[in-house]
Amino acid sequence: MNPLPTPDQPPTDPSHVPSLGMLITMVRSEIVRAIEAELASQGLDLSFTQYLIVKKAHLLGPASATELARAVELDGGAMTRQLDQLERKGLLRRTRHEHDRRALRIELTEAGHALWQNTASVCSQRVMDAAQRSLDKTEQAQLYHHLERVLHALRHKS
Amino acid sequence: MNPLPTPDQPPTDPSHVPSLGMLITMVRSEIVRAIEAELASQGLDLSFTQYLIVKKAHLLGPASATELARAVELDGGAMTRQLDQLERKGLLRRTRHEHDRRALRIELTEAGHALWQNTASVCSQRVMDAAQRSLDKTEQAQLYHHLERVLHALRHKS
DNA sequence: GTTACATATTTGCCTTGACAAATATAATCC
DNA sequence: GGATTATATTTGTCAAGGCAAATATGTAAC
Repeated sequence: MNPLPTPDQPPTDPSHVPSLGMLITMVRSEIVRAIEAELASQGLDLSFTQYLIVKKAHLLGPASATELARAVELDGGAMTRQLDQLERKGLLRRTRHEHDRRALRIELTEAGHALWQNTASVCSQRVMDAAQRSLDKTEQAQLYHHLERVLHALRHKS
Repeated sequence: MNPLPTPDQPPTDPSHVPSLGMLITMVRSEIVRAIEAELASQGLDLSFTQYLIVKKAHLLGPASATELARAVELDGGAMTRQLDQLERKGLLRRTRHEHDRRALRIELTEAGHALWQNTASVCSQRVMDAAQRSLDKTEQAQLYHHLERVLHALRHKS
């Protein structure tokens, strides 16, 4: 009767249109891949997790391992091992907290600060700018605020 | 000179306001956590990855391991092992492809289809509805399309 | 002050996923 | 047809992260 292709199907075939969840997964994994590639292209041997830790250590200043772990959403045990590596690379220092000897005081070394400011921050900026280059400022703000609201809804399921 | 607190600081303290990348990471991990919790609350012993595979197997119908792996963005080796588990749980069947004996024909069993339709799809729907409950239809569409554009920009850095 | 409890870090164990090598089968070139 | 190349799956190896136990230190109750 109708020679047109698939006339009674809705225009979106659910088997190939990603769900919102899948879309978010894909965006995140592209961001991770792109930042790691950008870092590597600058000669930096830094995983995405390590990049996050350096970033937060720079932003927070001296902090405990637990604070850093919360800031980058990483398990405490995993943090210990990442700190081992970053310390071996000479990017940060572990000293005991002055008043609470259970805790550490973690701070970037000069090399760590330099790496962040001269190279790593530029890499991430480049990637995130590229990611958002097709959105104008208003749309970027919308995207951000919508994601904030989604996050809030998920965390307060009431 | 100026007694007001931090008058020359911008209103947002970057050390606590998540970046777009971190926001996306947090949203994704909350979605994963929530869906796994929802599945568990229904008595289903299914990881998020396994949930994705069942979903895609339902959507695609009989498919090869490679097609499924692409659909859920999973490595081929990891797919083999997940298929082992799902087969052991009785949710899917592996048979050889009729014309290409390298490839598999993977399809859900009756139990697999039933699990998806009666339980798992409802779980994910509930979570994704909750996630987006504070966005109206227009905003949901905006969020989706903005993410699509971000993904496209990342994949075509040109 | 001692006991009980809470917190910070480290370590061990386990699962997962990426990557590469191995194997089997197809497709192509000559 | 036989050699070469490409593709599908499986398996081995490794690094990463989650969780729980161990250890050290701090805090509160009594």
